[in-house]
Parts: sequence; structure tokens; C-alpha cells
Amino acid sequence: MTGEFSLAVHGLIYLSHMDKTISSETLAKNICTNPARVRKVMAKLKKAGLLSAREGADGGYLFEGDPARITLAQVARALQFSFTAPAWRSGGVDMDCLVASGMADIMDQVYSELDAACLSRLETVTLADILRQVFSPPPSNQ
Amino acid sequence: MTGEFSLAVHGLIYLSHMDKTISSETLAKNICTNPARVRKVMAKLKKAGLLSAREGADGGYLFEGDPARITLAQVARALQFSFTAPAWRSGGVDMDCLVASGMADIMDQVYSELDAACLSRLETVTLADILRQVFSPPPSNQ
DNA sequence: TATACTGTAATTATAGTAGTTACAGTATAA
DNA sequence: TTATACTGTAACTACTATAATTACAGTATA
Repeated sequence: MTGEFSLAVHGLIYLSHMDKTISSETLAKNICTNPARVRKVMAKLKKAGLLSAREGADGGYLFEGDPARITLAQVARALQFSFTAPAWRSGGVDMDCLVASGMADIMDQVYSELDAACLSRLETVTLADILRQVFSPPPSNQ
Repeated sequence: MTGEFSLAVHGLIYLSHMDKTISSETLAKNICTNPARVRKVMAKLKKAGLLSAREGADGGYLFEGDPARITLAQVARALQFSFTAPAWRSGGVDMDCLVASGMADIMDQVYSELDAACLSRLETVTLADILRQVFSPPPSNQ
């Protein structure tokens, strides 16, 4: 799996915390990755309306929504992100055996159900929940 | 994500269908992979008691359980398989910013909740369910 | 018109994943 | 007792998915 979803959530949290326009370069430094990768992900979030982008001098990304009303499920959907599907598929459609020819499709369906289960779980988590965790970390138990 | 889980389910379905001892080589042909990879995965399933293995001539793997009583969650747990955790983590623990230093741990927790959601969904799917899908495929809609 | 951005593509580098080969250990049967 | 056919496991190679780098056209601002 790619780190795209982590990057997107991290970016949104940083933006909503800063509450001003932030460039891909500043974001990339905070996230520990490169600006081009940040821009690719932020562009998708922009298309989904989760943030706005301004080109030109003093431009960058701006989060204007209500963190309490944006769920992680919305973020995942904005990215069209698949959490569980592996690249490798077992068997082969042209094989004679029903198991060998059928398993890949059946597993694809299983993974799509798992993705749905993940999204359903993420419907219950908002950016505000994550912000709380970031800024009120539980006391360390030492 | 690796294809380990797909491979394990495919193998178990094939074994339960054949109802006799099958070598890693035969399994590998059906799954379309190599015997060593099959043996690595089957060894884990054996340790979890999901099948038995016999070494020596005429050896191989044998499924003896009741497909209706084995869930895909048991299979995933036998492999200690993580469905969602990405390798890449954002930010860095030593950074000054609370967002940059805290996000990775928070996302790890999110992914662990997603894995739990996946397992919970897989509790409801048995090998017998998969066998039914393999051998009573829904009519194609052409 | 210079500057500082985004959006995007092309390329390179890295790392995660699968494939290959090899061999010690073990069960079976001639 | 020896040949055969397996598993279990490790070491290595090959492949492919992912991230990093570089570059540049387009655009907003001053």
C-alpha cells in the first residue's frame, strides 16, 4: 500500500492547524517528503473540495472547512484509495480448474468488501478527532 | 500489500476441495506461483492447526477440518497478516512540531483499527462460503 | 516583467515482493 | 539400506511498486 492516505491526513491536519495558506514545500518539510508528491495528493483533495489551492506568488494550500465535519472516509474517497487490494492475484482466468480460474475474482470481491469495511470505520473519525489526539497526547506511562 | 492472504485462501480451498494430500508443487501450479512460496505460507497455516503436512514420499498438505467452521479471519490471524499498514510513515518523531512528530503514531493506530475492522468482517466469511462461490458461480450477465 | 507558486509529466532511485535455487531433514517403500 | 519424494528454510536474484528528483508550462501577484 502507498502512504498517500497518511500524507493526505497529515497535510490536512497541518493546514487546519496553521489556518493559513501553506506551500507544498513547507508541507513537504513537515511531512518529510518532497513537494511534487505533496502537490499530487493535494491536487486530488482540491478536486474533492476538501481544500483550496492558489497558484502564483504567496500561493499554496488553504483549508477552510470545519474539521469536525470532515471524516477520514471523505479523505480516502477523495483519493480513490484502496486500503486492502494486493497487486498479485492467484491462479489464472484461462485455467481449466474452477478453483484456479475463479479464485482471483472471488478474492477481489473479498478485498472490495474489506475496503468498504474500512471506509465505514473511517466515517466515524473526523479531522477534529485527529487534531485532539495530536494536541492532547495521552500521558506517557513511564 | 503482499498476496500471502490470497495464496493461503486459494490453497485451503483447493485442499478442502481435493480432500487428499497435495504437494507444494501441485498447489503452486494451481495457484500460479512457486513451491517455495507455497511452503512458506502453508507452514504458517500448519502451525495454526488449519491443516497438516506430511514430509517424505507421497507427502504434502492435507485439510481435515470443516470448511463451514473455518473463517477467513482465522486464516488472516494464522498469517499474522496486516491488511492496511503502509510501510511509509509521515513526519519524524524527533521533529519539533507536534503534528510532524505525532502523526505517524496516530496513523499507525488508525491502521490498526482498520485491520481490526477487516478481521471483524472476515469473521463472517467461512471457507464453505468461498467454496460455494467457486462451484456455484453466479450466471454471467451476457 | 520578475517572482513564487501549482499542476503535471518524465526519469531515476529505492525498497518491497515474488521467483529461483539449494539443501538439510524426514517419511515411505522397494 | 538405499532411492525417492516430500517439507522447511535460507540465500540469492529478478521484478515491480513506490518514492524522490528534475523540469517546465501555466498562473497569480506585486
